[in-house]
Amino acid sequence: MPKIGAEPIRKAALINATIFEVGRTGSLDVTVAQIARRAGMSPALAHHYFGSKEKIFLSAMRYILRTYGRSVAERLPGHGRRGRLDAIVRASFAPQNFQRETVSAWINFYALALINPEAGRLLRVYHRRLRSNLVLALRPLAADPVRVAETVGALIDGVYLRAVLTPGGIDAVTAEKLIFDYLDEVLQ
Amino acid sequence: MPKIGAEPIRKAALINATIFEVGRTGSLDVTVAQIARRAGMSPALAHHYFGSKEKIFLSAMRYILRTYGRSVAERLPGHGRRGRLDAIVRASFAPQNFQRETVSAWINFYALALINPEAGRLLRVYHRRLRSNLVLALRPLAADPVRVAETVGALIDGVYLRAVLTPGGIDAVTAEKLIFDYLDEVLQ
DNA sequence: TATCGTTAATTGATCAACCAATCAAGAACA
DNA sequence: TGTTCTTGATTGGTTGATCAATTAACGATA
Repeated sequence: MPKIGAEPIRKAALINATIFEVGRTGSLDVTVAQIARRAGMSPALAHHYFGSKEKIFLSAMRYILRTYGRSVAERLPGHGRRGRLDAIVRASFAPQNFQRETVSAWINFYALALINPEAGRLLRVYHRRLRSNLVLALRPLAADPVRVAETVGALIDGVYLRAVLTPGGIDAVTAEKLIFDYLDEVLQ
Repeated sequence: MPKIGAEPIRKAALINATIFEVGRTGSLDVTVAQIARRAGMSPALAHHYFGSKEKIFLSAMRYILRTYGRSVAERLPGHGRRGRLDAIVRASFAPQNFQRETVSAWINFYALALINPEAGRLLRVYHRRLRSNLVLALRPLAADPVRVAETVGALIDGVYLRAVLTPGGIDAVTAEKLIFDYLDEVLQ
C-alpha cells in the first residue's frame, strides 16, 4: 500500500512507538527493530525516514516537550488570581503527560540529556520556558516569585521521578495535591 | 602479583570504577571492559568476582545508597530543635554525595530501577528510610510531618535532577538553600 | 629447610548474540 | 517514465560471558 504522503504518518507512528517502547521497557536500550515493529514497518524504513536512531530519540523527546508545552498553553488564560499557576501545575499532571509510559520515557530522556548535547539543549529550553511561565504567574502572588518558581519546578520533577517507582501505578491526584499544598502554604 | 586476599580490594575497585564510569559517561551503557580497565584489571576478572554486569551495577548502587545512609547517620544526633532535619538535608548535599559523577550515576540508577526489580527494591528501601528519618525529625516541628517529609524528599530528588543538567557544574550551596528556604517557610 | 600439592588470582583468546546502518531492488502510484 | 515507498539481505562492529592455561602465594610434610 505505498501511497504518496506516507512520510508524516510514518514519522508520527515511529515517534509514538518510540515513546511507548522506551516507556514500556523503561530503558533507552530499545532497538530500532523493536520500535519499527511496534510502528508496523521494517527497521530499514525507520532509518530511511529518520537517518539514525539518535534522531528518532530526539524527535520523540521534542514531541513530548511540545505536547507538554501545548497542554500548558491551552490551559493558560486561566481565570482568577491563581488561574495561570493552576493551569501550569494541572497540565503537568494531565493524563497525556502523566501516563506511566510517558513519565518513564521522560526519565530516560533526562538521562539522555546527560550525554547528548542536543537532548540537553532541549531539556534546558523546557526548563527555561517552565520557569518563565511560573515566574509570570507567581509575580502577583509571591514575594519572591523566582525562588518559588525554582522550587515548584524541582518539585514537579521530583514527584515525576517518584511516581514511576511506585509499583501500583501512578496517582495523578495525590501528585498534584502535593504541589498545590506547597503553593497554598507558601502563598500566605 | 597474585597475592591472597585480593577479592575485597578488587571488588571495591570495580565498584568505584563503575560509579566513576557511569557518572563520567552519564549512561549505563558502559562496557565491562571499560569498568575493568578503569579498575586496572581484565574484563575476565570482573566477571570472575561479580558473575555478571548486572551484579556489578547492583553492587555499585548498594554502595551509593549505603554511603548516603551512613553520611546521614553520622550527622544524625544533631543539636537544637532542627538538628536532625538539618543533618539529613546537609548529608544530601555533602561533597561525597553531591559530586557530579555520583549524581549522574544516581540518575542512571534511577532509570535502572525502572527495569530491574532488585534495583527498584533498593531504591524503595532508600525512600522509606529517608521518609521515616524525615518524619521523625519533623514531628516536633510541623503540623503534618508526613506531608512535609514527602515534599522534602521529592524536592531533594528534583534538585538533584536539575543539578546535573546545569552546564557549569553543580552548586551545592544553592541547592541546599532551596530546601532550607522551603523548610523555613513551611515551619512557621 | 627444601619440596610439592593445593588454592587463589589473573588473563588472552574466543564465542555466540545482537544491533545500527546500508544497499540494491521490488512495488505502487503520478 | 520517474518518484515515492518499502523491505530482505547483509555487513561491520560491539559486547557479555566463558574457558583453558598460567602465575604466584600458602601450608603441610619429610
